Amino acid sequence: MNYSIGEVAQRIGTNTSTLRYYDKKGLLPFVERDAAGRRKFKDNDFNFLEVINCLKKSGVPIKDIGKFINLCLQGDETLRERYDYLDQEETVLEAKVRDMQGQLDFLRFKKWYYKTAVEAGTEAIHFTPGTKFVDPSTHDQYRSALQATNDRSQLIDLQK
Amino acid sequence: MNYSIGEVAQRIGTNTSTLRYYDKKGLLPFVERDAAGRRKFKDNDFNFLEVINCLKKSGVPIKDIGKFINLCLQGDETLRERYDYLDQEETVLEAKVRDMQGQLDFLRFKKWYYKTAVEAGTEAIHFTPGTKFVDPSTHDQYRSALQATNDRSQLIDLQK
DNA sequence: ATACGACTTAAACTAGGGTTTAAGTCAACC
DNA sequence: GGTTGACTTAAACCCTAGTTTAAGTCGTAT
Repeated sequence: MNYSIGEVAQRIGTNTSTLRYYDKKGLLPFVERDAAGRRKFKDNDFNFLEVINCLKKSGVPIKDIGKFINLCLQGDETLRERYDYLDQEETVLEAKVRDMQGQLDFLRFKKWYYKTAVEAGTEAIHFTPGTKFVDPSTHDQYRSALQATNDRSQLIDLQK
Repeated sequence: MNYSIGEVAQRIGTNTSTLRYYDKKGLLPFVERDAAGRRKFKDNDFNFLEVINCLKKSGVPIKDIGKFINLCLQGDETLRERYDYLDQEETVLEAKVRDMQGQLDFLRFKKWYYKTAVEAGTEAIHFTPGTKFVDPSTHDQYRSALQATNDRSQLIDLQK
């Protein structure tokens, strides 16, 4: 039913300093205290901790997480506001995921670049003849090769 | 053929301070200088800048990006090492994308939670009767509802 | 030849997100 | 009744990734 800061820290995979820091920053206004002033977490508090964890991992600054948590404690008046905030945050996160996917695509192009170079024994296969500069058509060559196969791994993975 | 630091900054969507900072941190050892000591970027340098941008967006610390760039300048000896680095970085990024997807899933559960609460006019519909605490079965209710539909939007999006 | 904008440097400053430290309280065990 | 271990606080510290500032140089247009 009740949990000490140490138990909570262990359960959510963090440490007591971090939880106290969050509390100081206004992220844990829902946590009660015992007679000696120690934090006393309830089962329901883990719902808040889950939200904090999610927003944190989504890149929301501590300050903004605090604002959301405080909306939660203000009752049904703020339900719509909380929904709208999460809706907006969903859009932001979706954009981040798309961006990461884009970086992943680029990384895979570079893996292809180095796989083929390793196989050839030299990076020169990608240079404009007579120079030591990468040929501008290199990326397009990769795109074509990618179109032509249904097995990306074969294109970019080097055997160990 | 040659570009000033200002032109490069504009083209890649950053500013001169940041580029000088990168140079100071060893990310731009390939950039040449004119007689007056000004940075003189070549077309080929944009390939490096693309890699820097990708690794930066992937969360690689500046220091490690510098190490990779310096491998690039050491010639064909380091081809395999560069491949292996990117391969490892691909794994890391894939994990990050999966994690972000997980946060997105959670965010959508919370959107459902608030959509239904807004529609009911009160968050109490999610509480264990007689308490002001969220019922532990709430998340499972969402999962069931999600299984039962092929239109997530209908479940989590509130009309404006 | 002088004014102007774009460039140079080193160093200080900022913000975010904690971590560590110092000093102290409390309750339980031996 | 003294040691131990878990807890408390405020404040100092650390790292990353820049941004800003101050002081100065260069080259071209007027």
